[in-house]
Amino acid sequence: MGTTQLDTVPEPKYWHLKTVLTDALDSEFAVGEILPNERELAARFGVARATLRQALEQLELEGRLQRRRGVGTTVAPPRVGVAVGDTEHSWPGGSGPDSWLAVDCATEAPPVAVARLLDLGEGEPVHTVRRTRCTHSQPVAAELLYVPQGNVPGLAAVDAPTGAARARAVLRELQRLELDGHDQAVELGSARAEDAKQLDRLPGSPVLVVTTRYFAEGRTAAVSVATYRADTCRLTFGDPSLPLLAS
Amino acid sequence: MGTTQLDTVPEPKYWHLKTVLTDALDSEFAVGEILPNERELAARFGVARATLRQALEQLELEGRLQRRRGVGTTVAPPRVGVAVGDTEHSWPGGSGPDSWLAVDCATEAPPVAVARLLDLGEGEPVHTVRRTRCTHSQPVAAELLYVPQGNVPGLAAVDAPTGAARARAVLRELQRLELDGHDQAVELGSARAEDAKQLDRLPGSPVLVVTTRYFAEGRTAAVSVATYRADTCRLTFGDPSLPLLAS
DNA sequence: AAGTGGTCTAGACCACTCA
DNA sequence: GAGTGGTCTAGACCACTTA
Repeated sequence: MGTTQLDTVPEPKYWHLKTVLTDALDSEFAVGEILPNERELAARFGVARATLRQALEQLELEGRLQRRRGVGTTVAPPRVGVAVGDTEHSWPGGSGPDSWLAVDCATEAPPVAVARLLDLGEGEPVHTVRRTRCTHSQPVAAELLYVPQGNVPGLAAVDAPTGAARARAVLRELQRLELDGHDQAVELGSARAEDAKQLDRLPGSPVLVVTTRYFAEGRTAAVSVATYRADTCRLTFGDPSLPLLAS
Repeated sequence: MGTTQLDTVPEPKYWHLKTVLTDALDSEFAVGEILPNERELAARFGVARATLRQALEQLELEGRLQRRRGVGTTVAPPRVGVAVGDTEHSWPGGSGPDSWLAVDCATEAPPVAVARLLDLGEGEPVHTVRRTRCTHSQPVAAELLYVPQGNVPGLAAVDAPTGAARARAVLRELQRLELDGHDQAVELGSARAEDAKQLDRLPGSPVLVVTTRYFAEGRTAAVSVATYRADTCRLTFGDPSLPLLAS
């Protein structure tokens, strides 16, 4: 009798479930379709709801599913490609089919990690501009842009001390600088409360954190910390001269 | 009486736990130190073990903790910066303090997504080279490099049909091509079984998937799909001419 | 008000590491 | 073999959306 490798490697149930569901999504479901609810699915597969949820969580992490409390679980569309490597997509002023929307502005001390990148002493206040990025009219990123006060001197005349008007004023001043180049890093994080609200997600949901340093006039002109929805986004970097990675 | 916003927003327990633990990690623990075990921690905070684990999972996702079955939970070192944007760090031949190690080579049909990027018909076999990337003698990435057979013609003479020798032969042939440029995308994924083993992680653990297209002689010369450990890595992209984002 | 996903509990057993 | 984290169960209640 051919030993058909039965239980040599006892695969976890949720892992096997994930495989089964992935295949089902590929073959039997259309984008946007609603899946049966969790209690029903768990019963159908003969597992506890917590186990089923473990499989669903992974599928959501991989961008295959979208779950919304009070609504249900739907099949997610393919991830959208979001360009982050090109200057024109982040340096203020770039405006295309998808672009940034200034939300607010404050003047306060940045996190120590940001202060270090800006070569500033801890506790020194900077202009902190909050922006939202939308693609296909869906919010994909929440950003905090930190600008040392010395880099935008012409700002005293602006009457609004905070708010979107102030944010736009800071961005306008920034554009007067000639950009030398930039630096980026991507890492995994979890959404803080404010970012989560902006992204229409629950706090703690996985995000891709893109930290960008902008250089101008021989120093670091600004630092941006942008959090992208990890479930819906694929970040693209590329030679703009070359054919685009399919989005 | 000042309404001190008591329970207007009933924060989930695991979320609050995460905050408390984060502060404790910052102030009371050193890198590498072992935390009390999960049952003990849960008892100490007066929550069920599952709830505690939800907090620990998020902290591990954020790279603050490292958990190993049979061993315990330790405080993780800061993430290492791994350069992925520069050609010399991925195009075969680049060798520095951290570099790639050829593991194996097969000739088989790639996933359909890769076939599409290579402009190949579905089912057409390509050279599939598996490599591992190490930094500070720790595995950080597992890569599959797909090379259409037509792009490395001088390969018939190699005796080894598979294995590391064959992999090195393919890479050597690739180096003869002059690279025009490349294209990259980063997204969140979960480690498949083989990658997980290579990265010394459990299957399903979160990874950053970097897809790179290499262009040479007017066409796509190769496609690389590299999965980086999301818990330990920060991927860096940058103008090589500029000061480095602290690693 | 009904139905959904999100949180939480108090247990149990398993796979793994290491002395 | 003792101790760790990983998996799994069968419940309960809550927050949210929609009708």
